[in-house]
Amino acid sequence: MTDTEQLRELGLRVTQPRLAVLDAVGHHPHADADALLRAVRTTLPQVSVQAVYDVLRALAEAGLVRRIEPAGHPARYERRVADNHHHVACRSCSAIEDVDCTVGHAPCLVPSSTSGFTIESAEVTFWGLCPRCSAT
Amino acid sequence: MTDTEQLRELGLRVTQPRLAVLDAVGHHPHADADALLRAVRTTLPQVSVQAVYDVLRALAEAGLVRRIEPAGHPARYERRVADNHHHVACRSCSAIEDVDCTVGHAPCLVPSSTSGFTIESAEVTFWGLCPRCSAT
DNA sequence: TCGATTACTTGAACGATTCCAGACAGCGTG
DNA sequence: CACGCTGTCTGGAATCGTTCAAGTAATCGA
Repeated sequence: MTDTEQLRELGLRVTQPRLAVLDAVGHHPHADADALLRAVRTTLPQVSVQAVYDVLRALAEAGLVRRIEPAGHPARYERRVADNHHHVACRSCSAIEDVDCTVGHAPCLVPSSTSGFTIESAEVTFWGLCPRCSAT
Repeated sequence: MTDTEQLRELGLRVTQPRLAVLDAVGHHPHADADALLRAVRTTLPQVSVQAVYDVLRALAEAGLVRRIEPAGHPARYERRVADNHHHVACRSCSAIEDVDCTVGHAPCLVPSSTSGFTIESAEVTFWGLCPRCSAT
């Protein structure tokens, strides 16, 4: 399904900035808003900062992209895959990579005692050092 | 061990603001900096905003308190317990509660493929609705 | 107690993100 | 294909939580 079709299907209007942002998120997984802005501007030089934020929010609410907010860093975005993957973040250079859930189908995502909460989702972030940073 | 002894043991100077913040974090688990500031000011009315931030950072670096940063919310603090517990956060009122790790001793905290990263720690946040919010 | 070091105070700055008003565009209808 | 409505984009300014800077005050070791 094309990006255009995906947008239409979710009742979102198809605009150049949206297509460009979708494309940029696809080609730069885990990029932040600023990096995406720069990527988008290589093809659409005139897009505004706010356009990118608006689009990212709209896409995130629609479920087309997933927003990750590593503690202490600006938000990152990735194209959502329906699977249950998590992230490793580098404490030094703040690079982010995907990680599959260890034990098959998300057993770690069902807490034992929920204190009465209705759990909707779980978010797992591993912190450490990326190969390059741990070498130094 | 008293708060004073804990601070001394870690080579930190014992000051009124530090003792007051430690006490406040202990009595208000998962409180943010602003709430802690207000709590501290009930006993030390003159402490500055920055003092609280400085103290919290010092305590966090020393390992006396743990800083949690739920996506989209100001940072919260809790007195560290050496155990491996995680958190449930309410999407509606952003209340936070502790959750014990489901499967005994942190099996969910060892990712299968680490992409070459050296993992130091893992952070798990469950998102959902607290009892009160899910009632409405 | 004295001195050096570290912490605190006041005040201002910062970055990421959002809000606001107005101009503009895509989309469904006729 | 033209029309108008609704939603989007632009540019600027404002916001929040947090941090930086310089000076003063407190704490710890000798």
